[in-house]
Parts: sequence; structure tokens; C-alpha cells
Amino acid sequence: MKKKSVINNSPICQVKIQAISDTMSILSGKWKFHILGTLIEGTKLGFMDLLREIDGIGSKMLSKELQDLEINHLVSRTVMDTKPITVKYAITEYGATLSPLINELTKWGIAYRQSLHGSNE
Amino acid sequence: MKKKSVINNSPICQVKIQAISDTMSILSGKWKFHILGTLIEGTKLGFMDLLREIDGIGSKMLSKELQDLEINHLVSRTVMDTKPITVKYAITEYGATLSPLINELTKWGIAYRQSLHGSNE
DNA sequence: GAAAGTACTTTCCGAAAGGAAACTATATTA
DNA sequence: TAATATAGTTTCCTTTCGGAAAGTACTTTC
Repeated sequence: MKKKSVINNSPICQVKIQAISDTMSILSGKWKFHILGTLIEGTKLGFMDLLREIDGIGSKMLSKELQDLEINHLVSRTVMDTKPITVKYAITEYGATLSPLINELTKWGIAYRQSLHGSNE
Repeated sequence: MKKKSVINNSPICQVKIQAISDTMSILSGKWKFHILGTLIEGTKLGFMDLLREIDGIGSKMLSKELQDLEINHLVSRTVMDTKPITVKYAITEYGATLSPLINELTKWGIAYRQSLHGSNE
């Protein structure tokens, strides 16, 4: 007779576990937070703007990640009818609800750096 | 003459970008948040306990992720001198500083699920 | 009419992530 | 002495991630 999960088996925990999986699957990858963070700071950026702002990203990745974010309604894509066609990317209202999460992420990362300098290394 | 980054070029943004990268590199992978979350809920769990609690994880992954978390001082590993040798894993004080981040992650994931039911799908 | 800018997509490739299963080693229990 | 439990490690394999470079398509500028 094998033992089963105890802690994570309650309905409340199951909901939390799924919530974490959901969030992480939507925000997975190397670039999503950087794109979202950039779009929160500077609203309405073109593809080339983002390519310049986000150091190290390539056009393939940027294109793919923007599509993912658009599918999940975190970023909006608007084609402008300017002379050379331009596209404007912006954070959606829903995407902006990620601000507290991104802030926590940033805060923790900054504290982590400081803890390294304060003790060892 | 090529244009340069404008928004993300300020020292403040550079610090934020690095902070996000740091946090994500420490907490990367499919399982870290689940392990941390489980250890926050139920303190002092053995290897087999964690294997049972965290649905789907294999022993290789669990072992590797626990080592990563230990290196970064988020989790402690204590060998007990019990009859059949047991090891006790626990969240460190420092690891517990991730609680607000994990809570935000969870909250957002739950809200995301609800927004799906509320509108489309 | 060639260069340059916008906005991508496609191809090709190597590296990293992750899973299944078997295996090591030790100790207790039936 | 065979089964079961603890705590992992090792091997093999597939999938996914992600980068470099080139290509597509259209337009304006020189």
C-alpha cells in the first residue's frame, strides 16, 4: 500500500498548483518579462523599437514571443496606416495586471544582488 | 547612424532588467516554484515525501532542482541519523522571502483562470 | 535604381531541458 | 532471504528553446 500526497492533496492546494503552472506557462521563456516590462515603461513601441530596446533578442524570438503574448491578451498589436507601414505594440489593460508580479520579481532580484554583496562573494 | 535604446538605457532600467534576469535564472525550470511552494506549506519533508507531493516529478529532476535551490540558499538539506537514513528538506529563512512573489504568481494564475471562464472559452 | 527602413518569416543548427527506466547502496521488516 | 523503504545517480532518449543568418515584401529617400 503506497502512501499518497498529504499536503498538496487538498483542493485549495490543487488550485494553487494549477495557478502556478498556468502563470509559468504563459510567462515562460527568456524574454516575456523583458518585453512586458519594456511595454509597461514605454507604451506604444514598434517592432524595431523593441528590437533595439531589448538587448540581445533576435527578430525571430521577438516575433514569436509577441505572438504568444497577443494570444493571451497581454499585448495588443495595431497596424497603423502610415507611409512605410508601422505596427504599434502596447500593453493591454489585462497585461497591466502583471505589474505587481513583475515588481515582486524585480524587488526580489535586487535584494538578491544586495545579499550577495553583503555576505559572501 | 543607428538608433539606440531609449527607454531601457537608463541606469534604473538596467538594474531592473538585471534583477528580472537574476530572479528568473534562479527560479527557472518547470519545478522550482512547486518545490518551494510545497516546502513553504509543509516544512521538513523527506525526498520521498516531496516525490509524492509533487505530482509528475521524477527523482532525477527532484534531486537536481533541490541541489540548485540548496546552492542558492533557498532550501536546506539536513541528514538525520535515523535508523534507515533520512534527509529532511526545509525552506530557509531566505527562501521564505519568496513568499510574496509566489503569492503574486498564484493570485495572478487564479485570476487568469477566472477571466477565461468569465469571457470567452 | 540602389540603399535603407519597416516588419517580419524561414531555415538551419546546437544546446539545454526534461522524462522513463534501471541501477546503487543501505537498513529494516516479515 | 526476499520485500520494502530511504535517497539518490546514471543512462538514454526526445522535445523544446533559442540564436545566426538570410530571405520576403513593401516603401521612401538619395
